[in-house]
Amino acid sequence: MTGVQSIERAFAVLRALSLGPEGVTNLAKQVDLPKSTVARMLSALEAEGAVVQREAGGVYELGPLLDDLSPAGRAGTHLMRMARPFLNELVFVTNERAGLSIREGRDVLFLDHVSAVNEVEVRDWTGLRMPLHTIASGLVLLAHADAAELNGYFTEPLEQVTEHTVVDPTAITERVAAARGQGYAWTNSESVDGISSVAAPVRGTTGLVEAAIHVHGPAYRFPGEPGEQLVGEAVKEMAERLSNQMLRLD
Amino acid sequence: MTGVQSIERAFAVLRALSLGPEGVTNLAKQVDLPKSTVARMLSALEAEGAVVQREAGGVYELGPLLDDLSPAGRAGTHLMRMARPFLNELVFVTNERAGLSIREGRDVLFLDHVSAVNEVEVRDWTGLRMPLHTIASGLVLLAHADAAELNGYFTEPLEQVTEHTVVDPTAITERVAAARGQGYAWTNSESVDGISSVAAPVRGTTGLVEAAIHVHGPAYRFPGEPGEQLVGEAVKEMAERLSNQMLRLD
DNA sequence: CAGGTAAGTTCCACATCGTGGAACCGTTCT
DNA sequence: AGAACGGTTCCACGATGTGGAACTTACCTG
Repeated sequence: MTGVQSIERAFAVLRALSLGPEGVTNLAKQVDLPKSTVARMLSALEAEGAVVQREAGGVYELGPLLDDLSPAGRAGTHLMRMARPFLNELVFVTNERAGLSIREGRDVLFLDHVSAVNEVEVRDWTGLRMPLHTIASGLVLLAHADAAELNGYFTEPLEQVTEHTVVDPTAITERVAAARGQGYAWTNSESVDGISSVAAPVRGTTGLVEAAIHVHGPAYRFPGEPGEQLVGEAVKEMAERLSNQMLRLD
Repeated sequence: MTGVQSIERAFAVLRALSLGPEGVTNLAKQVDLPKSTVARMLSALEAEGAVVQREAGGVYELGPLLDDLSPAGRAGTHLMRMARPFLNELVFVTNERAGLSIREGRDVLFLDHVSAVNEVEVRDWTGLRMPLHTIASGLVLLAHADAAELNGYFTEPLEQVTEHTVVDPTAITERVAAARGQGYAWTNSESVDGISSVAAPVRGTTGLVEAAIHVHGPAYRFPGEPGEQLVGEAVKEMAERLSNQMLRLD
């Protein structure tokens, strides 16, 4: 099927604007279209809220609709604010690092990351993407996909990120089922060598799972003495408390 | 000027998908268009990266391009990760809260917010928007807009958020000029009663100002004994160190 | 296992919608 | 005052998008 010319042109304009605010004439040069065509694209995009004109007769920039549509942008304005106190509490309780993530296609996208203050040089996971099957957060997000989706996930090659990464569909299906059952999942060195992680699902305002919170730390000391079950249950409980607050807000 | 039908329809589909993943038939019902029309929109949006199909023949969801285009999404994947250690350090040095923000049209959008651990009930600014003229971050972002843009900002009514909000264009222009000169700006109770804030501009990989970092705290104790200049210079220096790292990455 | 149902995909005759050159308007500069 | 530049608007024209219908695939039921 061929494309849709106006959609291609509109997104060319949006991509040009992602480099910084620009006027009609400069945008026309960048996307190699007549000024009247670019003006019409901008007018239509402005009506949608995808661009805004900084002042009448002036430059255009990307608009708020894109934050509303962007999974990372949307989570950033609401879910992150709700989640932050729970992540802080998990850091306090476990003395490890905690984070929030969402699913993006075949990846986990880490939106927020909390460490103890003074860990200034920590490697922050904010903005990282990892394949779903390689990290606890991904397993709990897959646990709440339907069977066709899970099967669909296996139709493309699964990346072997470390030597410990599980890439056998049958084994992953079992782990996903276990995650569904107990409400949390663990991984160890499957995405980052030497790091273990536990995650639990967060329901959004619609009641559907739309994020995960996790705690991770060096495998040599985490989870340590409390054991996987006690720590897993603590993360699960925190995720449920966060989910309840999300549901109460609508 | 009339709109562009295909752009209107494409964004109708994107808005429908922002409620959750959906198939062609359901989307057709939601946007009240024939299945073939919706299929063509989806195919074009998929080619752009604005949507992805979870598996062949299955449901569609919003795609990674939207995070790439979204100002909040883009900052969330790169700038936030770079900024976090600097915010942590500012919290440590000032014993107040620190944050990162970007400009969105006439507003400041707060993307990240760091407090000391254990302040579990803190009111987090992540996701908040405030008009540019009411908060230090906004003044430093306006300080790096050109004169036409600043004049354009004044063509629309300026919101009186608190009784202390400065809404006189001449006075704002002076403050913006001062911010440009000294490299930081202060506000006190202009956006939130009883809160003072100091901000400095952050340059992105292109060398242009694209964000601000700030520290804020209760006005009765912040900035306290070090004084506005010493604290302002500290924030400015942190912003410059962050800017240097951003520039080095490209 | 055959038949029915539903969802996604593809085709193509048709006409509606998007195109882009040109003119216009306002602002800035010399 | 005139030139230059950028944004806006108009409209004759034809290229592109439309949507009904048919097709394909997968799943469910008796």
